[in-house]
Amino acid sequence: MAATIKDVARACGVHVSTVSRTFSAPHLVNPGTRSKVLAAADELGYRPNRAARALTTGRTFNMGLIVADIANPFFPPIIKAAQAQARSRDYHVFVADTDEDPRVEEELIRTFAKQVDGVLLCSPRLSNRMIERLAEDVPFVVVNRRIKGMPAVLMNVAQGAKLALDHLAGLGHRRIALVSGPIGSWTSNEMQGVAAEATGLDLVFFGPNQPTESGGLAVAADVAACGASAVLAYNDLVALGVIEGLSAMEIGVPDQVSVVGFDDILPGRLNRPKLTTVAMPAVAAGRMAVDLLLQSGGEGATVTLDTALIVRESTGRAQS
Amino acid sequence: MAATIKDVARACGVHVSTVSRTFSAPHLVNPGTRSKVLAAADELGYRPNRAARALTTGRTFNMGLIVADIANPFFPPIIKAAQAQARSRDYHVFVADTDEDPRVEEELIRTFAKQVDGVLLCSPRLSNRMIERLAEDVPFVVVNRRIKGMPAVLMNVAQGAKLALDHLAGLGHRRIALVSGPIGSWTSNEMQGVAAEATGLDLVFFGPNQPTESGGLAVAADVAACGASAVLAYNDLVALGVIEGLSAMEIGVPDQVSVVGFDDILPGRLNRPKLTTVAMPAVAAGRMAVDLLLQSGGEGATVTLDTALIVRESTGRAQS
DNA sequence: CTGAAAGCGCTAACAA
DNA sequence: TTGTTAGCGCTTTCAG
Repeated sequence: MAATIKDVARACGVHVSTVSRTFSAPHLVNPGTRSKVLAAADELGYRPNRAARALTTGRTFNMGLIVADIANPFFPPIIKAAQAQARSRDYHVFVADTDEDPRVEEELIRTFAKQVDGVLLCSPRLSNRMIERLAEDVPFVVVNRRIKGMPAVLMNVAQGAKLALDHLAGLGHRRIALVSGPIGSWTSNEMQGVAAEATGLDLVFFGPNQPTESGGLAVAADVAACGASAVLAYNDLVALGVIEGLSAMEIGVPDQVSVVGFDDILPGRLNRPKLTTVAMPAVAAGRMAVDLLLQSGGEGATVTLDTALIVRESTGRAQS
Repeated sequence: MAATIKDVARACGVHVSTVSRTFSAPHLVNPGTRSKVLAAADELGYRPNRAARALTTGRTFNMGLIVADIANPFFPPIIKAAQAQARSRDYHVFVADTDEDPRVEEELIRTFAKQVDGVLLCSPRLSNRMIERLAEDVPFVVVNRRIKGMPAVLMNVAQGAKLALDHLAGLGHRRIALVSGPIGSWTSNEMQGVAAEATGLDLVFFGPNQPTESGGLAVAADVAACGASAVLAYNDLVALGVIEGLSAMEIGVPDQVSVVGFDDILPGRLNRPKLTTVAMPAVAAGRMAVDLLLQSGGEGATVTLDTALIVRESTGRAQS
């Protein structure tokens, strides 16, 4: 059905190795033969079979990208950026979704192992130990997790949290609710670290929570009860949930309570009031992860990307 | 580095073909040897190299899934459903994003061609003719497009539009604005077909529009001016844009104007008022596409899936 | 510059 | 039930 290297060789009366060279080391073949081969290849619609090639070269020119949940709006921008960057390097990226299931994640990594040159692990759910073990089979770059000796791209959540807190403080807020995410989440930990160092502010913690709208909805009452005039949420979905809960109680945002999210996902931009949030450097992260994978001789280079505060409509001056 | 079939064979003193059989046709090998082989394989962390296997069998147990834009919330549910269904059939799905670029789409298909057993094409941007040509290299199932002789899963947009129109009519609306999408879009055409047949309603068309929030925002003024008491939008994003534009003009939804979207994406569910919308059978579509690909002897079975109206808060009785 | 031969990891007849 | 042999599509020495 599809033309192979043999067909091309036969079609223009040369040996297969000449055809092979025409594609993998063109400078080693006579310009005349080269164009003859190219013509025949074009005619037959021949394209080298990358998988077969990989069998001998060991390089597939593919990379895998594994995310916990494609439906989470946080990931697509990372994926797109990674794909674009990979494409510019003549690589392709295959994306797979683990459905938040560590076992699926492991299975997927093992499947990828032989068909890609490396995999980008975004916010993995597997244990560090497991990841280290699997790293023997295929090179990794981890996004949003720090694993000793493994290349990683991190987003500077701590700095973002600080930005948000400063913004709120500048608006006159003193008592601020910190609505965290799932237990053990790296992002949550980072946020709490910053909070611990915040001085002059009266921080009250709520968590762990589901990292979803319902998670936010569920704590809204407690948040309101604690008397905070502002809340910093684990992510935009949670922030949106909090806002929804608050307005169900007739508490206006930002008039009575200010809310800041994290991530800068689409629903936050469409919400009314438009969500003030800490934007994650998703595009840079995707791009960086690809670069790291491609350049890494396996060293554990760690890149930390800064975040940015986007002030929209969900924050305002504290009532005096 | 990674163990091969040879290593396993050597480790337990059998021939490679015995190891091979242990994995691809276990019933053909003596239970004793089998467990010996399995033990050795486990010990060495051996896993068959699917790519190499494919070279001889012609089956990769992988399938490709190509979408125009992963960041469009419409696609992720389809992707997830396809992945889940594929997994249950011992298949893996590799997703790729074309960035709405037909050339990238073609490139991706060609890359996939040799490494997968088939590809799921979701809302392709390539011409029918091109798709037919590429179909010689790899089996396709097309989602949301009808191409003669090619297996397809279609969503019954016409029926959904009818549901929406009936709902609106039942609420007493007579003059309804139809805000369509991009020119030449299959969905838009379907909607217009239904509209043409609607009797007793006064339909006024607006389009073409960008299938985004800003597209909706841009027509909101015209919609308001035409005096319609309800609008049926191309998709949820457009509907959200219309709502935003309307409220900027102090026109309340649903008090003064009712709005219905299409797709049932997350931002619509989070919006206030929560969007009434026609839900697309995304999960069923993803599942179906996989089934079609796996069972198709290449016949052009076409499956049409029904849509469902989800009434939420953006529609209400017409003012009398 | 080009051909011949070996081999990547695996499976598939065919014998034994 | 197991080993032998050949070969999938391609690259890579090594000669010529």
